[in-house]
Amino acid sequence: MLTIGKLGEAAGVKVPTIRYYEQIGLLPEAERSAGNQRLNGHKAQERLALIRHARDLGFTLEAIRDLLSLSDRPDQSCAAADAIAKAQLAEVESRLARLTALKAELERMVVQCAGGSIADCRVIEVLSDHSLCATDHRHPESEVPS
Amino acid sequence: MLTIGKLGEAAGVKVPTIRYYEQIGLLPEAERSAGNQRLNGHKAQERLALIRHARDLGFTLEAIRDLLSLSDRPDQSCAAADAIAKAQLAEVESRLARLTALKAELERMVVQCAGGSIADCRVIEVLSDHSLCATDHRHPESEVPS
DNA sequence: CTAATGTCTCTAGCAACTATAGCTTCAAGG
DNA sequence: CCTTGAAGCTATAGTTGCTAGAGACATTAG
Repeated sequence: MLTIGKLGEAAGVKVPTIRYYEQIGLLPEAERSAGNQRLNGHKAQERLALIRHARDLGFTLEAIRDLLSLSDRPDQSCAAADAIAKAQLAEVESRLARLTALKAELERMVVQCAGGSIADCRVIEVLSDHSLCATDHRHPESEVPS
Repeated sequence: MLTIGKLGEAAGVKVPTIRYYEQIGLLPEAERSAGNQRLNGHKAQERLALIRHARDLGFTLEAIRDLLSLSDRPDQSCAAADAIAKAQLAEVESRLARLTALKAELERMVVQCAGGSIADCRVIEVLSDHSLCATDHRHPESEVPS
């Protein structure tokens, strides 16, 4: 049985984050010691590891909630989990494409900056006028972190 | 003089967002009509276009605030604007690198999923055990949108 | 036994909006 | 002139995924 601190250390997750996960129902309510401190067993540890890993891969907590409820029913079909992962992959691919375009545009902007005064600064100028852009980088889909 | 709706349409920004920008001081307080409705001129329109464009390129509102205050003093050096753009470029590059690793891992996960039952689902298995991963995709730096 | 660290709950804050409620104003049609 | 519907107003609360702080209690090392 691990205290919340040890658990966090083991999984690489901060203590308040664990409490937060418990609060929103991603982790089950932990047992308590005589002094009301959380005590976590193996299962919670594995569950937290999965959460952490999926977060690292950019899954939302909602997607993780689904994945966890799937992993709780090992007899069912894998298709749903597969679909969630594929959706995440598509998400990542589209962000990747978008970021690649942004990078190109930012590079153009930075390279063209001759270092004069603001009045003829390419950075400000390009930002002010999208038609100076080479690529169309306008927010095509929803913005999600990471 | 444009109403807030026309302004938003012109810039591709939703009406509440414009009000939000005004509220946090990114846009100046608009003049008002007799009936208390906002009326915006050219200057606000250009300013909003710059904000929108910079947001599309992933700049934070804080960075945009700096860029705007620079563009308000056209006689000053361009160096600060250049620095902001370069920082943004570095940010984008690092996110790009991370996303590339994530993509590889997700692809591996999805490809290996044979479509059986959850019990032998690669997706769940890999998520449960980071050591099954090929790359080290653990959250290296802060997560920022877009 | 004491001091330091760890844990507890609760509340509030971050970015960058978005949504809702309940009201007023405006523009067009009859 | 009047009505109707869209668009505007303010203010507040919600979103995601945490993080930070206050103030009190628990545990552990010396």
